[in-house]
Amino acid sequence: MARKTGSHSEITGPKVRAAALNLFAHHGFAAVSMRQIASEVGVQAGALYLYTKDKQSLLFDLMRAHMDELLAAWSARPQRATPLEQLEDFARFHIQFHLDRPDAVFIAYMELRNLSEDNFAAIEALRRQYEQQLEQILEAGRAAGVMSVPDTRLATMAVIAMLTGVNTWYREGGRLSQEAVADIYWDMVRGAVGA
Amino acid sequence: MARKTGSHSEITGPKVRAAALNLFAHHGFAAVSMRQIASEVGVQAGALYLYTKDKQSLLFDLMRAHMDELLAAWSARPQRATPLEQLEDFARFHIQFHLDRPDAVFIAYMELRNLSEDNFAAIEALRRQYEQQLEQILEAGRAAGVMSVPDTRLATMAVIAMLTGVNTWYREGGRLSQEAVADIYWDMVRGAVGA
DNA sequence: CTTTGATTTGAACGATTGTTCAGTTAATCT
DNA sequence: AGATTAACTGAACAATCGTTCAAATCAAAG
Repeated sequence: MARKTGSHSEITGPKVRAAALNLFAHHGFAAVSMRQIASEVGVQAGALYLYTKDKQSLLFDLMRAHMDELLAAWSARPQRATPLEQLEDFARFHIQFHLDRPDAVFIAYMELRNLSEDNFAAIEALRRQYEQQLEQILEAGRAAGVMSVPDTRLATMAVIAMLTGVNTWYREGGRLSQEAVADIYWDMVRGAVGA
Repeated sequence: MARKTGSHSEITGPKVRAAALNLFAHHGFAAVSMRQIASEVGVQAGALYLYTKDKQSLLFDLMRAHMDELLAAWSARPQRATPLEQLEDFARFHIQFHLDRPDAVFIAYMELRNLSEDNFAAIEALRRQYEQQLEQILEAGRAAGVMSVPDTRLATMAVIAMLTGVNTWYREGGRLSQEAVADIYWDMVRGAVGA
């Protein structure tokens, strides 16, 4: 090797992903050109192909990294005892995690149709995996009789949609802190599942 | 006039909008070319410009028509007496209206960033108008003491997100009918607002 | 049948797209 | 200092983009 590892490539690589994440989130995958990404990084378009196979892989890698991180972060949490405690944890975790990375969340929800068939299936599987974390909690709560959930699958989708919706309107420095929002949403989630 | 009104232009015009709606919903505005739309209509790309000023107007007109129709349909409903009845109406109306036009809903939510600044402001104003219909119901319910809503604005966003979320998973001919889904969601909405 | 005007074609415009690659630059090694 | 090679440039590729417009086509009116 003629160059130390940890040189430019380990700086430019993350910069490429960061620029792509930002641009994809704000203008959409199809509306962003490789030259725009390169310009944001401070490099010519050709150089991007040292860090990604093609534009599609760039999108897919961003999405998979986000979903992996989501699942890992949830799994790393200490699991509390009762279904109700677990549900509260899930609600607060989901809001905080998603508010902390609005760009990645936006892409993961909006750019699914720009994935190739295989890539779509892979992301969809990860999403399903996350949804099942919540579904298991609701199922346990139903079995224990502490939640009134006539249809576990529907309740899962309803709760996730409600929580993810925070990203569409929350703005840093707004009227409410993340904690205040989480408090109120947790109340609504609890009510929605009849607990 | 050398040709009867109500001829080709009144057939091709709607076909253009229908094709654009379908293609934009499935592949995204930026990913769809005017030539693809024309091909779907059975016409050359140049002919589209007899029916739309440009691609941007095509998108904007679809969105505005959808939002206008949404507001008109809600206003046309007979208004029931109590806030709780009104909330139930809203929930069932929202689900049915949105499930009936999944393509238009998808576009109205996903393609906002592809609108020009002015067009975005116009659509956003219509959306805000719709949200306020729900917000007024919740505010009335809170004032009457029949709902437990610590923050009306948050509850509005939460309920709408939850209800619109149905579109992401509901499939015609699936496990549940629209009515069954509406029943369950109405229960969850009622619980979420503490009623 | 001829005229009229709505409707559409088909080609062309310049700009931009994702991607490739031979060649240049510069940092690190012996 | 000279050799090595990672990192990047800059130009080029064919394809496609939104849009325009003169010319062709068409159906109805006179």
